[in-house]
Amino acid sequence: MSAPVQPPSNALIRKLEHYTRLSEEDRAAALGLCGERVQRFRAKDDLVREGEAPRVVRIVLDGWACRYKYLEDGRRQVVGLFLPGDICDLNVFLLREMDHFIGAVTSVAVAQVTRDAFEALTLAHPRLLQALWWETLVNMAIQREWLMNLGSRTAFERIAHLMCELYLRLGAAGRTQGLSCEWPLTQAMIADITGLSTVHVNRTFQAVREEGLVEVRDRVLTIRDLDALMQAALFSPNYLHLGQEGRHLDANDGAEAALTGRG
Amino acid sequence: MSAPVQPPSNALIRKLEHYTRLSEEDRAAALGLCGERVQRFRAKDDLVREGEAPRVVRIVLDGWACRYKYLEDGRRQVVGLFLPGDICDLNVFLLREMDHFIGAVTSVAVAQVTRDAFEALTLAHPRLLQALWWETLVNMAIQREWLMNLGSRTAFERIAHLMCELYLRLGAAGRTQGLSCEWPLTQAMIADITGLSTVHVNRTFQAVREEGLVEVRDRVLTIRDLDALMQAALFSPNYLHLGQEGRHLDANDGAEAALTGRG
DNA sequence: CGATTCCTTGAGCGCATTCAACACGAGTGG
DNA sequence: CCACTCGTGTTGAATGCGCTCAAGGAATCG
Repeated sequence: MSAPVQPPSNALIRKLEHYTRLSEEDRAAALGLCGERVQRFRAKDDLVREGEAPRVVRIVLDGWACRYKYLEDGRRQVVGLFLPGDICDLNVFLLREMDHFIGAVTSVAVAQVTRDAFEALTLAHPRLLQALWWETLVNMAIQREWLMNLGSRTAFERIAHLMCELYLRLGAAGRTQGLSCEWPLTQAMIADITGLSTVHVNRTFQAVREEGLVEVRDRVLTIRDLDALMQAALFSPNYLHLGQEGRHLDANDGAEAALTGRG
Repeated sequence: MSAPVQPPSNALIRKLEHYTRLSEEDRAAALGLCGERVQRFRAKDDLVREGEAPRVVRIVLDGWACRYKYLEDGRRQVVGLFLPGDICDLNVFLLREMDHFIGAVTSVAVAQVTRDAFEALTLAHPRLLQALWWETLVNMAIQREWLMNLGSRTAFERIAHLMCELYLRLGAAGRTQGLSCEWPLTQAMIADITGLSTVHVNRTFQAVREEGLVEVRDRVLTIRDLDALMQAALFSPNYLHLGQEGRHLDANDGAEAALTGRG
């Protein structure tokens, strides 16, 4: 666990390659996007505030961020989580003002891509653009699954489901080790994500641990029994669409494309 | 209320023009999209089923549809509503299989646009494509607001909020009359949308009526006091982004573009 | 070492659920 | 025509999941 912080094998690219195999040029272009105006934020700082005019597309390079909103009377709800490799809204700049906040959960590094840079790069790399579209569709699917969580799952299931989802999403970005992943979420944060009170999150989280499904130590989550956890959460990974769904569009650096049988 | 079914002043175009003013050619292109392979479904039929391969982009021309999912044990959750003029996922065909159902709430007419037709038309009409992007971003914002609903609002607020949202969305599509709009949702449906039981929806719905906020007769909702309803719902319309946010990109058929003061 | 943040526990209450029954209208078939 | 079903809306009663309020403990940090 005390491994040096490796220059983190670009999370965006690792994730996009769960959709299709990118060519060298596509990878280079993606890396280019991730190199644009990199900025760091400390935990709890806001990257973007409600009412601001969106000017750039942001890509999370490292650390966790979240979308959140307030009700007038102060109730707070987290409506999305950004993990390394996640993109904060392709094309946001079409909107005049943000309707929510984006805040740093941990300390965070983000690339901020201007509209022009974004359009130039994607125009030159249609396959990359398509992979980014896929990312957007998956994000929408994740939002829908969160609606399932809040609307239909019990407290226990919600928390278990969140663990499954984040573990798999981090895995897709190359940020897991065996059955362990970072777990920087405070219980208050989990409460805002799951729509529960902190007290109830505390008790329910304990229940999940006492069922022997997971362990948490030093901000690291370790899943003891992934199948059991997924079952308890009524978790089905299909909505993450991680199965190389754009294989037939692979860059054919080699000759593999012809072998896929798709297309 | 027994007005003839007027050829319904294309809802998609009316809605998109809340983003930017389209040129005649853009409008023609949009109409072209809406004319592609029109198909009708009866209430409760599925347009798309989970597990299917998405092949076309669907545009709702008339009637209501919904996205929904099941949990393994049968709990059902509606995760989105499609009103006239709404688009069922730009670019879905990038995904290998659907992770949810799309069902007809009322009888519905949809245009089914193939990938090629879609790409050809938008390639030729970049401003239209941009408007469709805006539509997508607004849909994502609506999903987020639904998360607010389920996570943070009380039953009363959820139902009131749903009324506000649908009234304004229908208004943007040109489907309201004064403070009235169609209201085809059964209470069981509202339960699946709001994550409540049908029994509780019934009682809460009554409470909303008894507060004098709304009336429902013959599947028509009439809002008695919009301000009060919005206040009771903690409703803020900003997330619908209906304020001509792309004005500076208007088609300059005439000379208005120069007058907007934006850009 | 004090301050702050985070986690934990207890007790009581309440919003929403479940179960069960009934009313009503539309549609169907005998 | 009536009997029947089915979908929808309505109501009552009992239970419970999750909330609020309150306080104390543990960990982290300047």
